[in-house]
Amino acid sequence: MAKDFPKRSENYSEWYNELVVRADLAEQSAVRGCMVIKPYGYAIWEKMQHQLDKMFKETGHQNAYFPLFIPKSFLSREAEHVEGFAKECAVVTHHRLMNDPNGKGVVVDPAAKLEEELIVRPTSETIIWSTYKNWIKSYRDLPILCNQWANVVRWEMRTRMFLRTAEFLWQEGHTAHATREEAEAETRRMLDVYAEFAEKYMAVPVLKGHKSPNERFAGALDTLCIEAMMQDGKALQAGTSHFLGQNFAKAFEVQFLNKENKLEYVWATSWGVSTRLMGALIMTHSDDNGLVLPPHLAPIHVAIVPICKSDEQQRQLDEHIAPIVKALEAKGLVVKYDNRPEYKPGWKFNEQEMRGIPLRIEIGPKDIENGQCVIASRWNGEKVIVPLDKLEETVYAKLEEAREGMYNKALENMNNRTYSCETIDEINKALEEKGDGFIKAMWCGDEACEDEVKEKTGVGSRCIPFMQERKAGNCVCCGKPADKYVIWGRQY
RNA sequence: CGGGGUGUAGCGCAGUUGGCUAGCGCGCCACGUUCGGGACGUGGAGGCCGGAAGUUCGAGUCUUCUCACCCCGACCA
Repeated sequence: MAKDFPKRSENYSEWYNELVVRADLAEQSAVRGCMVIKPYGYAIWEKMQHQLDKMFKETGHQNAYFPLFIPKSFLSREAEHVEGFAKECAVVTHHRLMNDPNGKGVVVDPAAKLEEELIVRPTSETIIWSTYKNWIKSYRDLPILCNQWANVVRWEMRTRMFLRTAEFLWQEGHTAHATREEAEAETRRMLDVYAEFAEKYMAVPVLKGHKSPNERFAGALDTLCIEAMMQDGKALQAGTSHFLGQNFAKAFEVQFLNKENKLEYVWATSWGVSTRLMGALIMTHSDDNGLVLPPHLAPIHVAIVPICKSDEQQRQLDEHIAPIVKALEAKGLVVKYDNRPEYKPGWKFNEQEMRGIPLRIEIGPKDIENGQCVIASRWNGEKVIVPLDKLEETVYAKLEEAREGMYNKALENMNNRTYSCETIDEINKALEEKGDGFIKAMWCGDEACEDEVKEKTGVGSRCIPFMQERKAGNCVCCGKPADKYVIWGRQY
């Protein structure tokens, strides 16, 4: 058992915060709402980036980079967009500091006021579409399939590490198309990429669907999302893909000549996932002993701990284990041989478990004699004795077992915490008796009903799944005929 | 942004109605004994008590302001 480590059942928030710090993923910085992502946490993010980047390129996208700063006037070009974003932005007003005339440090030089303020990007649609205007003249210039890896700033009121920070890292894809159909297909294609990434690499099951109009991205005609369920039953929006229609093309006057020599506005999409995925990863799999990582995203796959009683034994073990490490590394695995003498094996076990290393191999003098070792799996705590000549294949089998087992466990939690409800009373009853979860209920599509459900139950509409299990019924709120089966829930 | 809470060593905390040299546990450093689930002994280093102003002979302790973090909401990736 991890010492002084909070249990999920006692205080889920405290457990989460403590885990982020103790697993060495991140810590609070000196800047309000901003975190420092530590090397181990960043290594996990890099693995995510690497895989996603590969998938983006496989679907024909290229990386580019656009400015951090956006002229203030750009934000107001698209009416809904400014409504959704303008209130939570950091603004640059000056470009120079000067020595304080009173002798204390530096102050903003009032003479260096910018003619037009610059906004630190909360998202890049506006700066990118102002650029695309120059890139697009003809249907031959389309489609443009760009992605950028970047940081963005949103001045959030309440921050939580990885889940909501004032500055966060993400990728944002911005594509331009000649037809509505092509843009809609792109929107869906990228959502599918996100879903595949979540399920295959993060071992996180997700629901795919539409956001309700109320929950849409500011300026989008349709927002697709993947929603994941955390262990406490709350929903986490893991990725979004927006069909932007011609809104931004019109706002930035981006037109092209089609084959018939007619001027048309360009169709747009944007899609993104952020470091919030780290939060999803943590809250989906981890336990009261710390982080649990799926093998595909673990910076270290296998930790090897030698068990010995003397320096002489240590030397012998080092000799025996060196070729084992080499053999596993030759298979592409990252192996950490932890022979630090200053820590006892039990201490190392706990540290490795806190950091979520998928497999641990224990080898002592007796094991060498018997030609065997112990393999312990992080995700389920299972320990098995394995002959050394079967080690490589067993390691592979155990890693695959972990990926599949973690996914199934998460899926089971999601299923167990999904409740079908017909009325608002039933929603409240389900939440009270079984705790947070996904509420499945029919909705008539009226925004007033959506608001009323939120007000009376605390759960909001999270997702209108593509897979509609029910085609018709009565609205959970007003009782009128309804044709949308909606997932409701509390969200992070 | 509304309500509540917390800031004292790297971490977790104690510090009485204001009083003299600010303590404890863990961790850290040195040496020795240990090592199959967070070992132990001895010695040692480490502090503008979140920041600023004020009250006072005297402030970790009282007052005001400010900053940051945590929790519950509202908002969002």
